[in-house]
Amino acid sequence: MSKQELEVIGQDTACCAGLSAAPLNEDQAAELAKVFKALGDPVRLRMMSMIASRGEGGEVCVCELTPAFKLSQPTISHHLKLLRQAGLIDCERRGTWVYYWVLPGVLDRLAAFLTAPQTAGATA
Amino acid sequence: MSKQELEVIGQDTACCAGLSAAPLNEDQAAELAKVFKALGDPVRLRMMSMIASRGEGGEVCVCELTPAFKLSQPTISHHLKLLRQAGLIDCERRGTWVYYWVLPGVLDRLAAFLTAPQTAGATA
DNA sequence: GGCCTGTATCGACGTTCATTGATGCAACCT
DNA sequence: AGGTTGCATCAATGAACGTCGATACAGGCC
Repeated sequence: MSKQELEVIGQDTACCAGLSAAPLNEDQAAELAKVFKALGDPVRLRMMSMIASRGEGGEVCVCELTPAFKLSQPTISHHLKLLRQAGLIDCERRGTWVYYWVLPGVLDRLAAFLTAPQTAGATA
Repeated sequence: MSKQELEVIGQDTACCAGLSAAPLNEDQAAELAKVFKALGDPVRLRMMSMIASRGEGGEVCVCELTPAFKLSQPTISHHLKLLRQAGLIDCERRGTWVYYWVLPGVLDRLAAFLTAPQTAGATA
């Protein structure tokens, strides 16, 4: 229940220097675009927000997410799957319920990617 | 040639506290999602990268952008329009050529939105 | 076992999006 | 003025996406 995620906003090997550091090549752009595309939907953005506002280590049960939207349960499940495939969240089933959380550091790395003109520095 | 942009990642009134601060409401999510959706395409992401890597105040001529992609000229123009409508870039015609640049601060505000659990602070 | 609840997957449908060729408009050149 | 180049807009087409009902799967409970 938690494979097939991207490793774009990669832990250490942070994919690339940053949006403003140097022009992205096609592969980098394609991988990164998947992440932004996942965030490019109002429903998914609210989901992320609901999950992320639980803080580090925080979780949200699907049963809390579902009633927050005027959408069918399969649609909710679909959006959660996309966020997971984008490498933004992960989940675990515990008994009857499934809990989702934000993968640690992802948002910070994404933010760093957007900011980062810190090209000059300890690269050596 | 430079109206109809969003004001989502708004200058001062920064739209909202941040993704992780509190769950977004529908309107906030809808506005923000447009920005992420604009970045959610490999072509547009590379465009942004090419423009942003020119640095603050830097510009890129469309005539430089176009040959960098294996796409028709109308398609390039279309993507640039979307980025502009998302409030990420702006442009100006100077003589024969049109130059695009990243709107100052947008990327930083977007990054801050993604990071920001710094809810407490000088809001007054 | 059988039933009920919570969640994921499947298939279908309508809408949105990326892409293109054709065309229009603006600025330069002679 | 007429021709040429750079870029935007338009209209059409095929692919991708969001949504749903139906269904399948997993776990708890009786």
